[in-house]
Amino acid sequence: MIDPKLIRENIDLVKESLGKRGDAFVNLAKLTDIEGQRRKLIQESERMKSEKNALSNEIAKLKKAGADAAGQIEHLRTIGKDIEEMERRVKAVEKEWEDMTLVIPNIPHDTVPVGTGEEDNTVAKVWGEKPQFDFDPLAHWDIGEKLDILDFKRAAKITGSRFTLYKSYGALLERALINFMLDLHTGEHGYTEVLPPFMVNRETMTGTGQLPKFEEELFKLDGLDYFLIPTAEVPVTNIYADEILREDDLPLKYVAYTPCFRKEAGAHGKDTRGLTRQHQFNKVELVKFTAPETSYDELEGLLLDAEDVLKRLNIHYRVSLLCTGDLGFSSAKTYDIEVWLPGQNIYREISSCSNFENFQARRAKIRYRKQGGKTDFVHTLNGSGLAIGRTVMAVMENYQAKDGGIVVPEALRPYMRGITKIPAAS
RNA sequence: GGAGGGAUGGCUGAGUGGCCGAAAGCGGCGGUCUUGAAAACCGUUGGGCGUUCACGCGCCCCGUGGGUUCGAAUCCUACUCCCUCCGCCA
Repeated sequence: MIDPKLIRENIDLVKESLGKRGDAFVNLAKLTDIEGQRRKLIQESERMKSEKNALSNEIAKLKKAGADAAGQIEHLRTIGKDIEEMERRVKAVEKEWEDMTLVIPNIPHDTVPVGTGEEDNTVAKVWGEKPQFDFDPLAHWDIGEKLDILDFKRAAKITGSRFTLYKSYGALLERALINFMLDLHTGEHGYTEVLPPFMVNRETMTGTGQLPKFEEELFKLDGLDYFLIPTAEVPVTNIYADEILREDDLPLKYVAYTPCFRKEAGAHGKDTRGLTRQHQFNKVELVKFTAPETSYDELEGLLLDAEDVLKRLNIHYRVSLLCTGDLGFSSAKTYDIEVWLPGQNIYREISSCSNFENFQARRAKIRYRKQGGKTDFVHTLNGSGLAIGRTVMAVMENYQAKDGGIVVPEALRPYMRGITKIPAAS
């Protein structure tokens, strides 16, 4: 949620930022109007309550003194009725206000390039080089089926489209990457590992911004108001919902492995082959809670921590800075890490690292106590570190050998029983 | 699934209808003392919202939502969560 003060005091900034996102918010006038109404009604109702409290105290005193208070009691009775009516109006307006503010996206940071879509993103850095092959590199789905380590057909039989059955070295590679990343981030980057619930309630989903606007993207349990998480960001960021943290404890850094579940409702017919876009995929996620002053430095650090995974695997990638038009709903600034996939001849997003500033903290009520005792909202950040399925693709396509096998990146060997190569099909 | 008990401020824990936003202790912060620290003593110490240039003033919050009452942390009710015992179970 953006700061309500902005709506009141700087509606032009809100208008401008929404414009930059290409997300024209037609009813800003109405929102300003509701905000005015809301405050007017609150003031009026508080005035009435104040009167009620004074009268109530008076009655208490009279009663204590053994005096008669029938007149005051009668008066209070009528005030009470008026207050009830006023409360109804306050609640109605506050509901309306909340419904509107919860669907307003975050304000982009000043350093975010203005643009309308993917094509306006800028390349922030490039690491490594495209590998050269003396044969035509295959896409991972071909490699996977040839080696019988990825089985898309049977997964479709078991469940449906956009699921994968990993087999043998495929399953081992997936598991190795999870462990490799968790060990790297906990052991060398200072993150604390958590293993959160994979389904969460509606409030939690609202806290990080998935709800109320994106319910059609989520798998919901039948008969329960629980949802399967689309990313570990949701349960992990909400660890401190409704809490006040100590300034000395910041920044707090967590890493979590979870599966992620997404409907991919708007992606019919897109990326239908291979591991690219699945209803269920694994991810190791990094989450930080920071003081507002340091959050942009922490974003750069988070990005480096995520990049480090690919560096150690020695896989070429570039980092793009998303423009205003491509920025996610809750984010103020996002870097995407795009990994090189020689089998498909494309760069593909493998991590998304964002600073949400206090947008999520405000929704989830995550605060910290500053020097001097005042409380303020923390800044929340997160980034994939990395998406496992897409890393599997990257390893398979970048490390494929002429004979059809896959060389195991050195960093991964300790996690794969020491083997140096996934052997070619016999 | 059955039976019972509970939910109060950072923590422990009083409070069963009328200055209770809430005793007390611990913790935290400030001070006295001390070369410094500890101890002791004194003081201070919840959050949110509205209003105000500010001091301040007002409203709301005792798990959550309803209800009773002139008045609710206290009574009723539904829900949620936690604990104990029994059953079942990876």
